[in-house]
This record gives sequence, structure tokens and C-alpha cells, in this order.
Amino acid sequence: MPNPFTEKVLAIIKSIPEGHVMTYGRIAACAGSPRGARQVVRALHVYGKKEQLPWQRVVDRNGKIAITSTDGYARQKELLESEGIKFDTNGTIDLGRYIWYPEE
DNA sequence: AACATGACGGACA
DNA sequence: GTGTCCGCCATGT
Repeated sequence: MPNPFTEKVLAIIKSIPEGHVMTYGRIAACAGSPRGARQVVRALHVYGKKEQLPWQRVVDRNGKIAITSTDGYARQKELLESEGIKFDTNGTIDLGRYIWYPEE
């Protein structure tokens, strides 16, 4: 692990229960860097594939899938739906219902 | 060393 | 609620 921040980010993501999600910003804040959302993004780019991370449970602050590539988007949506998460007609998740707070 | 980039987020019109 | 602009910050060129 290049730094403690990344290590914590990965640990937090791994702790997200099935059927729940977290936003980039909240993960960054919980990892000790309130403005480090982009580093969370980078962590997923680097470790998402190799590590066994539930990267699909990480969405942006609007409850929308953040990935830009069409194939990646479809893959993430499919994984989340298989966990019981519903998307509205706009492809958005109801954060108030699925957001997870690592305090529990 | 300087500049561009990104699976973001917040402020503002 | 939507669109635009700007700040963040590690990485890549």
C-alpha cells in the first residue's frame, strides 16, 4: 500500500455490506481526507480490478454510477441490481435508502 | 519542472 | 432540479 489513506479507503470499501452503497466523498472523509474523493477514484482504478473490492458499491454524491465507459456502467448496474439495489428511470439509486455509514 | 487528467464535490446562477 | 465553473490532489506525459 503506497499510503495509509489508500489502505483505509480499501478497508472501508471492503466493509460495505451487500445491498448498500457509499459515495466517493464520504469514503474519502472517513479515510481522513474530506477533499480526497479523486484519490478514492484513483484507488479503485489501481486496486479495483486486482483486489477483491466491491467497487460497484461506490457511487457519486447523486447516487448515480460515476464510471463513464458504457461497458463499465452496464457491468456495475448489473452487479448492484443483483444485490437488490433498484435504479429509477434515470439510472439513479435512492441514497437515502441504500447509503451505508461504517459506524454501525 | 510544467501541464493535463480523472469512476468527484461544492458553490452559484 | 439543471448546467457551469472551479477547487482538490495523486499520477501520467
